[in-house]
Formats: sequence, C-alpha cells, structure tokens
Amino acid sequence: MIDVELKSAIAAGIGRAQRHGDLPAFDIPSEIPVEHPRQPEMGDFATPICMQLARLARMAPINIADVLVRRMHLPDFVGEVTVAAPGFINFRLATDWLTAQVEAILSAGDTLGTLDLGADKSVQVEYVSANPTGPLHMGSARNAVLGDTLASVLQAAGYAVQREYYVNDAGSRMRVFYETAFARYAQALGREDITVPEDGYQGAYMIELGQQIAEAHGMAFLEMPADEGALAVGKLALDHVIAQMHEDLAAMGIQYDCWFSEQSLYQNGQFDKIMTLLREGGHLDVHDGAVWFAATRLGGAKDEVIVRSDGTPGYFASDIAYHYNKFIERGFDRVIDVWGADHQGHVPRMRHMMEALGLDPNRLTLVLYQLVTLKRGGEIVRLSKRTGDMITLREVVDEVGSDAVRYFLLSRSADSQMEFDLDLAVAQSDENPVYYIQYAHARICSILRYGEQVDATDGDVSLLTHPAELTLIRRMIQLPEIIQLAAEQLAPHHLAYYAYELASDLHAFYRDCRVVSSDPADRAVGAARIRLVQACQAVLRRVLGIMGMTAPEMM
RNA sequence: GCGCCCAUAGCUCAAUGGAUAGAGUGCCGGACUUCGAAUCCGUAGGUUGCAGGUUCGACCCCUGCUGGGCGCGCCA
Repeated sequence: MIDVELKSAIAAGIGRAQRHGDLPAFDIPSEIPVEHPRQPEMGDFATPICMQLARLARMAPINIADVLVRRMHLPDFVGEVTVAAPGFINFRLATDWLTAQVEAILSAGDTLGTLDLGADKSVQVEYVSANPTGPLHMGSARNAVLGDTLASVLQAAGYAVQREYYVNDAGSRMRVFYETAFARYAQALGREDITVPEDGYQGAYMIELGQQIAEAHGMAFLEMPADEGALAVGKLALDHVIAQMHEDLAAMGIQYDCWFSEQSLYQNGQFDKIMTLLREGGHLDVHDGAVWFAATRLGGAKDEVIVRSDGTPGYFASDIAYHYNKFIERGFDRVIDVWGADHQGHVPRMRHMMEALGLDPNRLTLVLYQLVTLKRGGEIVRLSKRTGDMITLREVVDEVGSDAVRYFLLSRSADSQMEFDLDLAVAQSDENPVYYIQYAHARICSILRYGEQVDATDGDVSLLTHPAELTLIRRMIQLPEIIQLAAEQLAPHHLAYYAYELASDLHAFYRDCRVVSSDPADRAVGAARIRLVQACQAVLRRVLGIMGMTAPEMM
C-alpha cells in the first residue's frame, strides 16, 4: 500500500537527515502519521510529522519539513512534494503512475482491493443468532447487515472467514416455544382445553404453524404421552422456523457457513469437561444451591450463575461452552460476535470468561450496535415475538428491497442510534442513495453498450489527463485503503460513503468527458476513457459486492 | 444509585489528534437537439449540547454538568 511506503520513506528520510547532521539525534517515532489533506489542492497525501518532531528536534516545524524534503528519497509514485505552514509536507501522486493504475485495476480481476491484512488467519463472525421462536423481525436487520458486511470486509482484508448463526435451541425459552407449538397444534384439532402458556408466544404465526402440523400429521402427536407429543411437535415447529430464517436471510443475500446448535454443546460430556477445567482453575463457587462463576475474583462487578439450583445450565453456561468450542475445539484465531446494545452488560463477563479459559481476551471482539427504533405512522413500534407484535424482516425486504434496506442500515456507524421509518422507507425508497450508486454502474454499462464497436483493447491510459479523469482514478485507488479502514475499525459504514463518493466522481466525469464520440480525432482518447470506465465498473462492482448489493446493468 | 453508548447545518448523518468541520435531504435558482436528467451546477444554512482541562494543534483525549438510548435476574 502506498501509505505504508510513504511512511517508511519518511522514517528513512529522518534517519538520513540525522546522519547528515541536519537534525539532532532523537528516536524516530514508530508510527509516522500519513493522511489525506482536507483540501485536494494540497495534495494526495500529507504528513504532520514535523509538528510532532518540533519538540524533539528543538526546531521550527517548517524548518524540519524543509530538511526532510531535501533528504527524503521519494517513492516513484510521488510526483511532487511541497511544504506548507506550519510544517505540513504534502505529496502529490505522479500523473503517469496514477493513470497506470487503471490498467492495474483492470488486470486485478476478482481480487481487486484484496489485502493480506489478515494473513489468512481464521476469523469467525457470528451474527443475528435471534432465538428460533418465530420469524426474524426488523430488530435483527441491522445485526444481519452489519455482521454479513463485516464478514465480507474481513474476507477482502485477507482473513479466512466463517459465518455462523448460533441457534438457541436449548434453555427455558425453547421449552415455552415447544409448549406453545403443541397448544396451537392441539387447538387446530379442536382441543380448546389445551392452552398457550402464560408467557408463551402469542403471535398469529404460531396458530398457522399449529394448523400446518395438524394438517400434515393429524392426531398422531395427541395420541402420544403429553411430554413426547409436545417434544415432537416442538421439533417440527423449530425446523420450520429455522427453515424460514434461512429463506428470510437469503432474501437479503445472506448465507451462513454454519448453523450451530446450542443443544450440541451439552452432548458427549463436553460441558462437564469445561466445568472441570473451570473448577480446577478455581473459578467456580457453590452457594445457594447453584454453581457460580467467580467473576469478582477476576475483577468483575458480580458473580454469574452457571448452573441454577434446579440443576439446569443457564444462558452464561452456554456462552462459556460455545466460546470454548469456538476457540479450543475449532481453533479460530479470532472471533467476532455481533450483539445489540441491550447486551452491553455482558461484555465484561465475556472477557473474564476468556481469562478463565486461559485464552487471550483480545481474540474475542464483541461488536455492539445501537438498537434501531422502528416507526410506523409516526408511532414507535415495539417488537416482541412473545406478544406477537412484530414487523418481519421479510415483509420489509419484500416491500423496500434488499439493496435499499442494506444500504440504509449500513450507512451509519454502529454507534449511532437510528430510526427506521417504515412508511418513509417505502415512500422514499427511490431517494435511497443506493440507487445513486447503482445508477452510476448502470450508466457505465450503458456507455459500454453504446461504445461496443469501439476497440478499446489498445486504449492508452496515459492519455487520461482531464481533472475529472484523474479525480476519478484517485478515488478508485482508494478502495484498498477503505477496506483496511473498515476491517481495522470493524466499521463497514465507511464502504457506504466511499461507494457514494465513487459514484459521484463517475457522474462528474460523465458530465465533463465525452467517452464515445463520432469524431475520428477523439478515437484515441475515447478508447482510453473506455478503459477508465471499465476499471471504474470493476471498482463499483467490488464495493457493491462487499456491501452485499447488486450492480444492475439497467435500471 | 452504578455501568455502556450517543449529542455536529432545519432534518438524517460523516469526519485515523492536524490545514477553511463535510455529504445527503429539505428550501430557492439554473442545465437535456450528442454516450441514461434515477444526473449535473449554484445560493443559503454551524459557538460541533454546556463548563473546564491536556496539547504546538481538540468534533475527536480527560473531568464535571445537562439531555436522550440501553443495561444492572438462579430471563435470554
């Protein structure tokens, strides 16, 4: 990456200046800041390093800058260097290097923008993981988009990524779900005496599910002992719900590598093994009839119940066993869990759990996102599967479209609380910036169709000298940098802004530069511009692809 | 009471401790007889919630307020 080369050139320049006696001796900072100047006229890259060195060198920043510029060996991609008050060094990319990048992009193929930041380390991204007790509702949408895009970003950054859905098919909520399913099934067969539990799932979808099972299986499960019948109906209902989730997520272009069952954590004595490990490590206490995780001994605010006094494992027990499985059984180098902000209270105990398992807590990252407030008719809608008040992810995706939903949810940082107005989302879907970006792609396709008869294979990109052309190329070569930023910060919203700016530069280029011209005198530059437009198309496709969006050829 | 997150243009949101804080949207005004007007160009809009502090330099880091969201269970 060019910024890395620039940094080492600057560091080397400081060393050389010191050896020549232009700068006094001091330790060269390990991290050399390189950034994009706010004003493009100032250059493509800049470093404020001289301001930071002023104290060390006991010199004015501007004088340090002068010395440094004189002593630096410039990489070949730098065309011009200037010094600006109070001590910035500005670098401008060489035009011939810049235009050559068009060919580099065209020959990159599918790996365009791919980095080796991850060094092929294995990362698991676990996201959505909503309880399988009903259809996915809109509350899970942000989790889905964030997690899925994060996974793609990390893939592009050179990690070996695995996408996982954690199916909470154990525990007390599951039992209530089974009982609800059984009651609805029985009611469908006329047994009004069998009722949905007090804290059961009231949604209409459970009634439908009960009817479907009744139609398919008749009285069979009612003729069994009650426990067995409920279990059998419950399992059918669970399978149905999970199959539905597959479909709903697929409608957003999301596919997992693994659907991991919580129940499986309690098979083959695995859980006992982990409890032994924790006990031997001195992390367990027994009191009030329950087994506790001694988080306070690791600096936590309170201890956590692992096994309840009735002998059943609690949610945290599964969390421990699950992460033991992720790191120790399956050996992921790094794990990212995407959680809603309502789970932020669990962050410290996850850290303590990692310590207790003898794992480096930094290998586990919990990405938290602020919950989305849903509005309909100006009113805030509260979603709950238990009460059955819900707006499903599917109905919104069907109505607004996957691309628009994804872009909307992706374009804000995870820390921002956002409002999703359903009426507005439908009414204004045409104004969603995603269409602006897709239009840029469709426009390129249109230009290429129109210029089909032009032979651009020998297009000479060095003819690209118009400011709009160079601005576009500058934007195009930013892709790796944006992928790196998004991967390092685990913040995919940078992609959304980048894609918009890329589209904007393309539209501006289209305004200023005629690509396909009937004038024979324009043939050479036209061929070069076709190369440029093809390269831009590749970048647009790539960034849209990482965001999980389509790149339509026509709209 | 304690903890986490947030507060930036009318609205929705950006901005790795660096130069004149940017987009979209909305208002107003312009541009189709040539590759797509789902586009482009322009005007207006700011004490970055308040008060201190650190720094050569703060929207960004620290402290204290104010206001909002979310947590603090032998639920998940």
